[in-house]
Amino acid sequence: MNPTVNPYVSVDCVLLGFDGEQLNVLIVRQSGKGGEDSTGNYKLPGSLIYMDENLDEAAQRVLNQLTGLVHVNMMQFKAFGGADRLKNPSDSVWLERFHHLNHHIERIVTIAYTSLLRIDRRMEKLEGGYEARWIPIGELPKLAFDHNDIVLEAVESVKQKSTLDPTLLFDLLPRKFTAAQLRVVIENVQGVTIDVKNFHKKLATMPYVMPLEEKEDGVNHRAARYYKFKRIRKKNLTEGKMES
Amino acid sequence: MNPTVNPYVSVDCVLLGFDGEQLNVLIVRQSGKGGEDSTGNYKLPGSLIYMDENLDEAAQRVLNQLTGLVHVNMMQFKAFGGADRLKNPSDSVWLERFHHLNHHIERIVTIAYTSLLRIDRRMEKLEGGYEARWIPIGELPKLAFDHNDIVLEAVESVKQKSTLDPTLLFDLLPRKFTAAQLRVVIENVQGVTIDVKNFHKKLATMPYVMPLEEKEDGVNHRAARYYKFKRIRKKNLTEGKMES
DNA sequence: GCAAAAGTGTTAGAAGTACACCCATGA
DNA sequence: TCATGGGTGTACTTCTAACACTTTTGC
Repeated sequence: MNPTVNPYVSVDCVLLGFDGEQLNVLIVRQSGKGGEDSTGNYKLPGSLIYMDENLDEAAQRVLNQLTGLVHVNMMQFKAFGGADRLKNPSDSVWLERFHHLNHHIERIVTIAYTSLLRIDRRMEKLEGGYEARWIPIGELPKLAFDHNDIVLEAVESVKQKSTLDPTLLFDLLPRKFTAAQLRVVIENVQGVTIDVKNFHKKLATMPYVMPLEEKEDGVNHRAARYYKFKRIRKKNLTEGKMES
Repeated sequence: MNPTVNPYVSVDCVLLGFDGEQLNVLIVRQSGKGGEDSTGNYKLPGSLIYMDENLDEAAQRVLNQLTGLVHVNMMQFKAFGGADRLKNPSDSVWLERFHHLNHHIERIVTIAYTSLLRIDRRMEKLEGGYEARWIPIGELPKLAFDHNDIVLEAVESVKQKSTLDPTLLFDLLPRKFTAAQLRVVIENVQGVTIDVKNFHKKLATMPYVMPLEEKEDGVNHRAARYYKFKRIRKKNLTEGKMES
């Protein structure tokens, strides 16, 4: 048994990625789980925390081991602590084996994080050992533990956070992006449809978006202008006018 | 030692109450802590969780033991899991004694909840054993653990949640309230000032606020009309119009 | 009558909504 | 030249902000 593991608390990460069309979630295989078939036994990336490790550090560690990324904005959004989270016995057996624990795990409280990423070449060559896959949020299989619930709440949380601070969504896009890409991201996350003309007007008033001279290349229609995100101080991003 | 206690995970409750002027927090004495003086040794109400208890249940239990209230809207807002949360040795010693644990506690992850209450007669006769007090958020003493941080984040969380769903704030008010009371609550929580006339206009458009015929009584100025909150389905409360 | 808080009208500007049409590009 | 998506103009409605004066009540 790893002496530094805290066997009561874990972190789980809901990595949400945008592929140009829809939101995807990164899931990993429960490696070495018995009775596996080709579609089953997936879970969210996560880990028990170490005894001397902050929660945020543990989440960064999980993400880094999986993707190699560092300094990603991981947002804690909820703790899941139902007493019956491990009600499926194969889940607790798997945990005990995976972490080389020599006592029975009755219960784990997990702290769930979410992070927004763009799915690009780097994301494709994920650390091999984890059998990680991006899956559209609408097509998730049954995951281990209560991980399906966790994904649903993560998406809801991102939806809410991004209405308060729309700049969060820029993490889902490449450094240069078109107006249409940004619009589709917002439509997806917020679950709305947006008038194209009005969106361009709005774009022009966003202080944190800068138009570039550069345009798309090699498309068989009129080339779209690129924009870039300009990070500004955290004040007044929400444009949270009050009821008056 | 109580065999049902989980010695790694706790819940802490930030009970926010409105007294007509400002937001107050409920804090309790760390009973039996050595070296106490009359101003010190306060903390947030909280408890280690029981092994077979959901997090939400634990939070309700803490609130119920303290105030006698049931069915209160407790909102989980963040887990605090810094590895050094118990860096003050007297805090961990107190915990071990209070819970009659016979081993050393190195570290606890706490799940923090917040709840909005009105401060009325029932609140005044709190369960005596806890030495509980309401303190204006601006005048909090140094609390045990990282509880001062937790209070700050609770207030911020309520501020954000209430911009998305203003109906949360009605828990801070009596069943019948005046326009001025509601306005002051919003001004306090959101940290804004609101034009009185414009507020009345807005009030008239809120589908979840109903004017009553009843008016204040026995005040030495013009009597204010009472309003009541009308709970409606959860859809569209935020009036979350999208960027268009 | 006077102190103290409640309540009301109007206007100008900004922001959001709803439409239908023209533009640039590669095939 | 045509199919494909990119980009625009204009009128209308709604929301927001900024103002100062009148009303009711107990003392």
